[in-house]
Amino acid sequence: MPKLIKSKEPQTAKKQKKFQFQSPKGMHDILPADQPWWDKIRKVSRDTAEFYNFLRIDTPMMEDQDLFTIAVGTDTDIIEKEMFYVKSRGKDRYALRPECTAAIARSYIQHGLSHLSQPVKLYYFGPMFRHEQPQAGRFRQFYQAGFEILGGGLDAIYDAQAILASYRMLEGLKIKGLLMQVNSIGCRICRPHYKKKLSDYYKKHEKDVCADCKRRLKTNPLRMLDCKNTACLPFKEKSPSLLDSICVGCSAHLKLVLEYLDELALPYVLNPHLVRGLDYYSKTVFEIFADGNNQALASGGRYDYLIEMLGGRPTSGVGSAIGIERVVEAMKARGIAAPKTGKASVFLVYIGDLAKKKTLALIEDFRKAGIDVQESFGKDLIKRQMQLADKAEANLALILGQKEVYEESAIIRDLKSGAQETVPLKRVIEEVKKRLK
RNA sequence: GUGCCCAUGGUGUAAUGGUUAACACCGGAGUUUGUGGAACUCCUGAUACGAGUUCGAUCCUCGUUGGGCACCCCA
Repeated sequence: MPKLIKSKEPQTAKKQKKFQFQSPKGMHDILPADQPWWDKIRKVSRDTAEFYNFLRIDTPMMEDQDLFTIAVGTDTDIIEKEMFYVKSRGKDRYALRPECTAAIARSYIQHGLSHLSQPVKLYYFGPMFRHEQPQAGRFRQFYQAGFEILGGGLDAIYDAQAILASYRMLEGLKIKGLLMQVNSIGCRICRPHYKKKLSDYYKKHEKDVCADCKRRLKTNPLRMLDCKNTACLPFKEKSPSLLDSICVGCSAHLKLVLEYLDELALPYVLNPHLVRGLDYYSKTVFEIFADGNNQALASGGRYDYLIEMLGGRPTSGVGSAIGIERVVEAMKARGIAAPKTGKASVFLVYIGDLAKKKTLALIEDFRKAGIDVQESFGKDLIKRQMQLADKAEANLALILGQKEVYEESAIIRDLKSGAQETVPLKRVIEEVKKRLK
């Protein structure tokens, strides 16, 4: 009767198939094994921010969806196909943040940060969400660190500082071979002129360019500059140059940014084909790559119209964002080991219930003394405890047995040398401290 | 959104249209209950989910979910 065996009723608890939850597509757990890298990155980003006087800001994971639509632009991929809209009770129209600059601009307006001394320099570190097809270096939930400089007028030195902060952060993570590309995409006066010039030029060659570029010609002509299709290359090369087409103001600004970068000795290449996908950018845009990676580890640019677009007074701003997962990948690919905690510690070993009880309390004494301790309650065998002490790479084992409890003493064993000594319990803290030195 | 590849214990790999799905690492227990690193013994634990074809599916087909890569685009 094989058919009966296949019935839905569970034969035994063991045979019953169970539904398994999986993390959402493109969203990953950061497991303990990976945390050292993340800790390192968080630390370096915080140190960099503090040194350059960026103040920490955290904004909500979600915002009014219109905030992003207005800031990022309705015709961008991010808005057209990558936003996570949040379904909730009531009439809220929230979206998970696909990037953080818009939220920071919102916060700047909402909290009147323009009343602080300008410019306001802010940094953030947190998850962003985009509904994309996951692939190398791209996820649906991904972390960004960012440095933003708002207010203080249109000064090219802020462009340089925003770039500097990301660059130094990546350097601080020991990622060698950083390559920076810089460009200017003009302002709202000169960019439309250039766009028109570019479209007019490409319209003449519309039949010869690739299918993507045919589409781009209508939706986003600037992107054609970034096309990698070989069929388009000849046209790309002869296309009107963006740098020749921007106005004197933008051109002077770019020149100044480059001068500051030279002064800082930051290596860069001018890439007249570099364009960005978000509507709010103007003038300076940049991307930082690591040797061998074809995806930007960091990128950003100036956004002089963003705050105005969101209903604030016209205020200039410039910022950069670093893709943390990509940085982790780059570090691993380069064999940059996450630092071991390497803290000297003592492993408490007990024998018998009385000693177990005593050990529990002893941990608190070590805590007060600021000494790291480890234990393995639940493994009563001394041998197992010693094995774990060894595996945990503890420096010392503190062994407490029935005999020691009665004598009010403890054995301190040096796990490297194997030497051990019995000391009075009331002096155990200082003895351990001495040996951990 | 499109295309290609993939899914076997926690991890990395085997195997098969037909009884108990194998190995290594990891994990757990232990080798005469007071001492770690080695060795040995034993143990837990898997065919992602759902449907179809079939006498019979982990294997073949389809769908779902997830993973990988590329395009689009982007950090």
